[in-house]
Amino acid sequence: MAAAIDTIAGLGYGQASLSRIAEAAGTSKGVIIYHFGSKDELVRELVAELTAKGRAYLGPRLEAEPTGAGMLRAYIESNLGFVAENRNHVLAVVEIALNARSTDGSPLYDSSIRETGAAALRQLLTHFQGTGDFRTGFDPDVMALAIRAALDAVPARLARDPGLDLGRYGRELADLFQAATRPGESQPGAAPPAK
Amino acid sequence: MAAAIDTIAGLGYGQASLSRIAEAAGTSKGVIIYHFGSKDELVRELVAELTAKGRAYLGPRLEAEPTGAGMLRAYIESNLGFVAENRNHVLAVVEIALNARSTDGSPLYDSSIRETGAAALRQLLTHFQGTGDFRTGFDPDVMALAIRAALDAVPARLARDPGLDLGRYGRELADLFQAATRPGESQPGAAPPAK
Amino acid sequence: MAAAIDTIAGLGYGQASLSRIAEAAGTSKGVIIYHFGSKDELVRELVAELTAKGRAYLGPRLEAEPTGAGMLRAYIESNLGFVAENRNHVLAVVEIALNARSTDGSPLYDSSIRETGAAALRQLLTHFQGTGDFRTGFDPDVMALAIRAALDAVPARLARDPGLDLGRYGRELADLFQAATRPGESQPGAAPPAK
Amino acid sequence: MAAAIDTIAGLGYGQASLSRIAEAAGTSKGVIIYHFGSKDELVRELVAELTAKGRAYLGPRLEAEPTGAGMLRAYIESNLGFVAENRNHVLAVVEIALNARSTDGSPLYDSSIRETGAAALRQLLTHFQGTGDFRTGFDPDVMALAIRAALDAVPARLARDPGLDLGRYGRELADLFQAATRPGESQPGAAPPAK
DNA sequence: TATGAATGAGGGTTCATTCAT
DNA sequence: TATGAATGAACCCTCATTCAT
Repeated sequence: MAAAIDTIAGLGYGQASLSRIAEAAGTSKGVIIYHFGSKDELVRELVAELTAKGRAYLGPRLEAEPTGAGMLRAYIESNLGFVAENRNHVLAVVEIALNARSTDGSPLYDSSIRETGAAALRQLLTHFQGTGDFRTGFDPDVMALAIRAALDAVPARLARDPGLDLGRYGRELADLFQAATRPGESQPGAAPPAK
Repeated sequence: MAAAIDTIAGLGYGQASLSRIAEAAGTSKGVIIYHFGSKDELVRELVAELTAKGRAYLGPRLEAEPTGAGMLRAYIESNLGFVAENRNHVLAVVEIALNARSTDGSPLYDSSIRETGAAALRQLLTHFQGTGDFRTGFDPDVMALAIRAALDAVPARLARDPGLDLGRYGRELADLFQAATRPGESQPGAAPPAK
Repeated sequence: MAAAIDTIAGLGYGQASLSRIAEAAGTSKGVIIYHFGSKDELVRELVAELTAKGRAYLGPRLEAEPTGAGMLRAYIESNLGFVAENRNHVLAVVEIALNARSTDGSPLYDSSIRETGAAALRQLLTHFQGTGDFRTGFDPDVMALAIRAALDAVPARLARDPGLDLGRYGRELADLFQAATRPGESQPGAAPPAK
Repeated sequence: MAAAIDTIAGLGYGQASLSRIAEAAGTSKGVIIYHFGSKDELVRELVAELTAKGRAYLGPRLEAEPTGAGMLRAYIESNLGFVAENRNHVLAVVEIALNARSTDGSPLYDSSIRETGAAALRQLLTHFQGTGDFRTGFDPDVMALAIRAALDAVPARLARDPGLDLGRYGRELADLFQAATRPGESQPGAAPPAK
């Protein structure tokens, strides 16, 4: 339901009650429950739809890149391109990932969503460390988390500042992490610059 | 109230009702309202206390660093050191910053907290770009956001994986961003490496 | 909701909580909020319904009276007739008018209800002063207030003494104010009786 | 406590909680309970003090009047004079009389206060009907209630319109009821004017 | 004598869900 | 298939009162 996406994105997960979503959709709560069975199920479908779209969007763009640097740039810029094309949906899912909890307080989606995203990226990083495209001095786990964190922070930033130039932003981020992964230097941790 | 910190950190802001906090504190809702006036006020004090502690912790550690690389490393490692010493409190405030909303859906703390943190960092980055300690090719705004995002993602990660070695993590992150800011190279965006 | 009328009339506005009203109606607070949106809205509808009924009741009875004395008698007796037919509802609205306050303590209905009632009566009195049906020595404002006060006191009196004969009461009041408005005498204020 | 009077008069009985009264008095709830035992007791003393003052004020002024017309005028003008001198206190007691209820919903003061006031007036009216100062056609009970209603409506009116000229108002009311009680006319109810 | 802390009942309202239609 | 009515738990907050100090 598009109304649910806009409501969650606009008001936050906590404020997105069924009545508000129903109001935005122009129907009543009953209809939503009837179609989805429960609010949780609505949310689940909403998340599933976005992750499917995301995979379909990212997959081809990454497979086409033979080099580490190219893959990294493609990963970052594709992520932001996807955000640009699905602003509210992404924002809604980020809201959900951060806030949705089961009755006992344990997160509902956070670990699963974030982990699968980070795991795939970690594998790619490790792979290109092996080919020599990336320096081997960094922990792919930490690097993957830093990249994902930078990308995941964008929707919120975008909500605060709708005029943000995502294209430029993506290029900047790609430059940043390219510099951080570029090989052929003394490892900063092993031998900090003389200074 | 320590009970409020633990409850918000453990169950999330949305699930941290006054009754649950009171239960954790071994008292009743009335007592909390009596002492703080309202739930919002309790939350406000909780946030204010942490930001005050944070400033007191970070300030001296940063002022002692004359070089850009030193400052950056100190910033990252001090942040994580602070997180290590105040796990639940930090986690609670992150929960609050992400989830607390006013009745009309607008964020309550997010922009203010995050902005002041990012703004200070941005200034430092700009300063050391001027001294030549950092390369000038990066946008300090983007770099600051990437650093803060990597740091802000840590409490959640820590909640999922309590055994995380924050010391090593901090060194890795510092290496990462040191490499990303190190001067004396062709700007990657302007002239991408010859592949 | 008839239960609300009876509860407010019986227990007073201050004691008429949603739970008590719900109990009297045989349902729960939720149902009332569901139907009316808020307690204030319930009260507002309750007041609006009575004022509409009152206007419909009084209007025709007053327009039919060509003389001042006739109008005055009709006004008083119709008011009491209306009270007789809508005891609890009138009592409830009187309770509301006297007691309902907004959060800052300012009356919610008192001025509006009472003023519109008194204003219409004042106009009628002034009109018949012009025709010579009433003596011109009295201030229509004071007279209107005295008449309304006598009428508004009836519901409370009726609650204390349910057997009150409203027909006789109305005739007595009409006599009283007819004597007070009758023309053709020395104005008592201008020339007090020789004592 | 003067603070209680001002608070009840200003905010209404329903909004006059102990905390608000204590705040107005510059102390804490505990002090009030300590001195008065309970809120009800505070209210009771407040009412008792005013009725005592009222009796002391009215008594001498009435006893001095040998004629019916004089007594009536003195009664009305003295009442309003008392109101003028004790605005807030009278307003507070009116608030209390209308709103204070015991837990089962029955009025706490209304009947007692109002009845004793009306009863004394009724006796006076009856007395001067016997002496021929007043016409015998009116029911002293109804007349007493009408007079008291007109007087009791004044504090509320005064709260709405603080600039009200109570002196003129009293003279108008006295004229009104003097005309309504003046002897030597055909009884209006028995033989309505030909017209 | 005075007071801040604590209490527990009750206030109005929101919510996801169930049910009869 | 669709929907408005109804439900009951939980929400935050206010209140008069009790208690230890």
